Amino acid sequence: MAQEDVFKRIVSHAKEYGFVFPSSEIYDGLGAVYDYAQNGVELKNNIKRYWWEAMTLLHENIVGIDSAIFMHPTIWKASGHVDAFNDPLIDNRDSKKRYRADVLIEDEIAKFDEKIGKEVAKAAKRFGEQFNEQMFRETNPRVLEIQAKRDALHARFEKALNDNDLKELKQIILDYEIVDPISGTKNWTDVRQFNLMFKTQMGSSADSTMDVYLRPETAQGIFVNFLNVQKTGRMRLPFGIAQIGKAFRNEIVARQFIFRMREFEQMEMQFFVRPGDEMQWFNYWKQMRLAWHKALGMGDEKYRFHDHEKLAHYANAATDIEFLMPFGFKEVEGIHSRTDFDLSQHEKFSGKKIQYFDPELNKSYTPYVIETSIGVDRMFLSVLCSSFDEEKLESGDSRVVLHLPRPLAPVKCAILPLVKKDGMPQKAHEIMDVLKFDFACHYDEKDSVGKRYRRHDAIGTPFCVTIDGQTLEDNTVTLRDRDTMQQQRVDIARLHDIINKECSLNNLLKSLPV
RNA sequence: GCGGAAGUAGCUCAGUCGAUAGAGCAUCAGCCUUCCAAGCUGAGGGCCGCGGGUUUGAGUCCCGUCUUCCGCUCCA
Repeated sequence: MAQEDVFKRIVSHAKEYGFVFPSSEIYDGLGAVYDYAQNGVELKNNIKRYWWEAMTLLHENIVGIDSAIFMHPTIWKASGHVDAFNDPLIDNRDSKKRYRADVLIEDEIAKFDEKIGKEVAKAAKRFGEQFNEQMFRETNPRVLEIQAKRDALHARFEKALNDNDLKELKQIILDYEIVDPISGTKNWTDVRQFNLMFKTQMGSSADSTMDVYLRPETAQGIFVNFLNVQKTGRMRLPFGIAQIGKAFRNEIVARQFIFRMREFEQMEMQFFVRPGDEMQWFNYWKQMRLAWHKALGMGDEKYRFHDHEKLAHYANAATDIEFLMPFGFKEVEGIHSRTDFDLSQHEKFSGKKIQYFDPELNKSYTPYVIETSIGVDRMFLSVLCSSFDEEKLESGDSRVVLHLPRPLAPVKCAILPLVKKDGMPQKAHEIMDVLKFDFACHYDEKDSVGKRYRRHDAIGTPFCVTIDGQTLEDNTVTLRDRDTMQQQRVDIARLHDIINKECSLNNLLKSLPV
């Protein structure tokens, strides 16, 4: 309960201090879509850079690409998304349960088969050894009658499915008086198609359009470019392809702020390995990815692995890295051993041979794939949640502070003249003009300095530099630390090194294992 | 989709029996201020979610509708 309140405050803090805005707010908003604001976009970019550089700079066998959101529609048939993401669903108003309409009807067809089966079984018992099942099925009037009904239903069902006629599916359910297995009632809603993929048309003239989808994951853009990258980059197994990009899903229910959005961003890396080596690499990437998260220093106890017991059709091993959000441990990243499913599927659907010639083994094969897939927005949310703190101070005061990992902070250093006169603003700008090439700096001269400190605490700025009268005499400033609120007098010349030591992304990257 | 709650200033909210829309914070201008917010003066900011109805008169009552939030449902 209290945790939910905290989450609410985090959400409103995100809006109030320019991290995340609800989309289209002046038009009453658009469900489950959010915009990143002036501070949010910096934090998000820093997260992406941390990931990108950890992948492409630290691993000489990983390269990046940026594939288009539009892709050939057959790709989604090959990947299985067209089938898996298009279900006709119906709700029962009494049990409040949701069913796949096609499954309900298939069950009904199965009941006819059962009835026939019973008749056959009864007859078999009666006739004993002389029983000719095929003849019985073809001649017995009762069986023929049931069979006719069954076939009629089946034909009608097939036609409705082929025509994608949702009204007809509903009508079948009504006509055959199919009841909810739980409530036993026929109080059904209309059948609705839940297209989890967004569809649009490509081509501007009406007679030459083609249905295309907004990609529901970025991974397929990597798979279909596997050969291109491997050949032009002269890549040898094992190697990886990394990509950051938007993906789109029509979630049935989108809740919990930016945790589940219809438009979201993924950072995915597909690592291609020899068949048989996949478990070794699966475990390697599990450890590597966890280390990447933990290096941010948000607390080792906030992470856990969640191994999948039910595996997707393409996977032979899968785990999630979960992070402790205010609403529980939630998936932030998935690590999957996808076998050769994707490349084989694309080979099948495209008709192009997608194999790798291994010079050491002197033979060709379809590589296996280990995937690491992290949601940028979820990562953003985990950073925001774990950083948010409402501190009680000794003075009895309180302050809201974001203890962001320093290299990720939107602003690294605030430049504050103690008062806006006596040449202090000018001196402050001089300091800023030096630092701004290396760090995101923010100048502020409005209100008392204490108030400005609080404003920067609220957006997670690690350092505040205050210029006072003494600065003009001896070139020293007050450097104030976000977390400890401690101040020290330092020479202007030292500022760069101090800030760099704490805030540089390079130092963070250097702490990672490879 | 079902159930619940809520929509009034950028934010948090008040608004009595139906009678000229308010407060605090925030913003802006100025003054004062030499190191941890909330000093002084002034200003800007509102289709009271939207549509209809009742009424001389509606933020307030009635009906409808939309949106958001919470729970359930769904979710490689």
